[in-house]
Amino acid sequence: MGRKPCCSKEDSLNRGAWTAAEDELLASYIAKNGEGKWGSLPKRAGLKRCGKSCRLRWLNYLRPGIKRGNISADEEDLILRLHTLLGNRQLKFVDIYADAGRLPGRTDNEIKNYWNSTLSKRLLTNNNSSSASPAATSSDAAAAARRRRSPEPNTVIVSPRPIRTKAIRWCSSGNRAVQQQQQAGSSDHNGRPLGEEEQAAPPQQREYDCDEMPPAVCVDDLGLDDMIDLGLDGFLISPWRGGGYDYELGGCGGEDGAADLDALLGEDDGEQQQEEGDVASLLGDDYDYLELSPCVFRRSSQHEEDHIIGLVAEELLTQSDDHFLNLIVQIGMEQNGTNLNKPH
DNA sequence: AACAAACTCAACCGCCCGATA
DNA sequence: TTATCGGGCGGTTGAGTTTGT
Repeated sequence: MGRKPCCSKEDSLNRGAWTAAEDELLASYIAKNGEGKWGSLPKRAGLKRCGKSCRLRWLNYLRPGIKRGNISADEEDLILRLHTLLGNRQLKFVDIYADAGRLPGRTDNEIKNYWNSTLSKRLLTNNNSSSASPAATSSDAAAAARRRRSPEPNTVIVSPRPIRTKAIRWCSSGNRAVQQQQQAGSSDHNGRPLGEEEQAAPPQQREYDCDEMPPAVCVDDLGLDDMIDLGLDGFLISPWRGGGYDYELGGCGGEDGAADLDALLGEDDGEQQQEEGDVASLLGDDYDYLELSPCVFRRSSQHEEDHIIGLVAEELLTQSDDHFLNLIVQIGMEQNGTNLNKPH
């Protein structure tokens, strides 16, 4: 038994850089027959290449719509936001954002290379010293310019790994949610406090270190019964203070924890059952986004999870808070038939 | 101009996961 | 339930290029 040896081990196969003739062969074959069946594709296309190599060449270089050239400041900003929000799983979301026109034509490999070669080093530098690197590039300058526009220009606002966040409770009582947000010191993309009490004293704003657990309402304050009582079947919205001004969101709760997922997707496979317990046990011991979301969606397929998080992240990254919160309300109303009071 | 160091990025590799028989 | 297979992810390599001295 054991694994079938990778075709890359075969000596008869070409290695290294692709020639124009090979590119032409591959592109014309896929144009006629479509993608897929990579294992047998080289033989059918007349290529002396490993199937994996063909796939990589197509996806990262030959595929229509590939965008080449320097990463723009906006693209870099989005990469940083995604990585902070999603960790290394960001690469999976590149396609989502490419489809959505946020990172048009950028491949996962390109993003990965850019992250490994440029951004990760810069973040390390930033974390070791708040001053700009002497070898700063134009992108560095752009990032620095963006930081200067932030409310706290001397603070490192981007972390190489996700920052623990404080979860707040958004329930059918809008005022309650706003109060808790303010207690938690939340703000929107521009550093504004959320909610209708904007005229009130703004919450204290601060940045959190990677290993610091911010004080706030934690998800383990909530039991499942609470979650069921929440109009939106227990969505938790956490103000996010790393990686710029993002938010994070997870969903759980209901009598059947997976019901939220089914409702969101408009599907119900009737198989998913969530055991009784408090929210903390559902979400795990920590409340990092990376731990939160897999727990919340652990019973769904990766595709479903990607779909949901993609939808949410889309709003987080591009829309106003009003728009985002309205989206959540809309989801709840449309899918669950709940009648929520908007927080503002 | 020459060399070395640093950087970029296409490509490779090993492992993992889901589907299927 | 288990083995097999296809496909994909994340880490790494190394050739080519750029930058610094």
